[in-house]
Amino acid sequence: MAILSQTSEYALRAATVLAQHEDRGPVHVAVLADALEVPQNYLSKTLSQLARVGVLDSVRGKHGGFQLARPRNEITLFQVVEPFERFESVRRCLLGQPECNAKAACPAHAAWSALGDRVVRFLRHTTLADLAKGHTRWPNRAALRGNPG
Amino acid sequence: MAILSQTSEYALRAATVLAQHEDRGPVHVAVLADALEVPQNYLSKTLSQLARVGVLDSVRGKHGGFQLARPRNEITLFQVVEPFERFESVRRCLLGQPECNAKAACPAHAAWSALGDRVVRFLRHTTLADLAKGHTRWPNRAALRGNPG
DNA sequence: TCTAAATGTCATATTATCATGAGGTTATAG
DNA sequence: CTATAACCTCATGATAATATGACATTTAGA
Repeated sequence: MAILSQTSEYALRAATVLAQHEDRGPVHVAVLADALEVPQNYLSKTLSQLARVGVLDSVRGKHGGFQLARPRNEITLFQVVEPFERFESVRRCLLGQPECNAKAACPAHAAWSALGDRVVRFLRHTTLADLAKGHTRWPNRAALRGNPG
Repeated sequence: MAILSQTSEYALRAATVLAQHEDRGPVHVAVLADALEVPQNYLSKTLSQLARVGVLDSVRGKHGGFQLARPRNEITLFQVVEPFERFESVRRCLLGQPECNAKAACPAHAAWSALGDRVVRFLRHTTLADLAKGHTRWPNRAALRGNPG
């Protein structure tokens, strides 16, 4: 019961770091992967997908990397996570009833769909700015600064 | 983003039907699988697991099947779903922070852990009786009655 | 006791997710 | 122009969830 996939969490972590580096130029995938302790090639593929949908900019060549494509207060967690999740399935009836809505509700409908809605609403209403402003004890900041090792 | 696994949903659907048949003897897996439109062999394995942990009784031989091991108002959804979920991971930090709790919280901690708690609380506080009492349009009741075809 | 009907168990197939590795493509720096 | 450092793409492997099929085991009833 993880709610979000591993890949989505990687994307969120990376996006949070990029939000903290806003307007300071692109950050190398290698640095991000090291700081977040995430496999580099996998993160590369993940962030490329986010670039393709317009959440990130990718800069190729020397001094390249990834950066936010828009101001951090205009990027919601939902947008970061959307390419890696199938949000239709959150609306699936808990009891598998083919049609389950306010009119033809299974006994769990009201409670269960409220839970799904809460999750989606959180993701839609929270921006990277909200996450970046807080002070995390994570990621590994030494790695971000280019610590040897 | 499915919150619960497919297997858990099968278990919940089957348990709900058994709760509606409380004290009317065991129900064949074949009948359940037909009524719920779930693969029979897979459901068989799933229900056997629930029997092993004491949620269901399995009755072998002719006129066998599965039935609730306890009154339906004493079986929570959590108990039905627990064997198929890893509830530890619901407590995982959204941003992957190794330690994330009230003392050392990531910026998403309060909101995210509240969402996980709500899901768990719903599963712990809702019993099969709650689901059985409501009137679902599901499962296929013709199949439950032994309809030909 | 024999047979049929049911669960129990095991092996295997399928699919999606997660991850790794090699080599191609692009762009900067000198 | 060349070399280097970065992202990009593709191929492949590992793992877990989902699903199927064959056969063994158990039991009721004739």
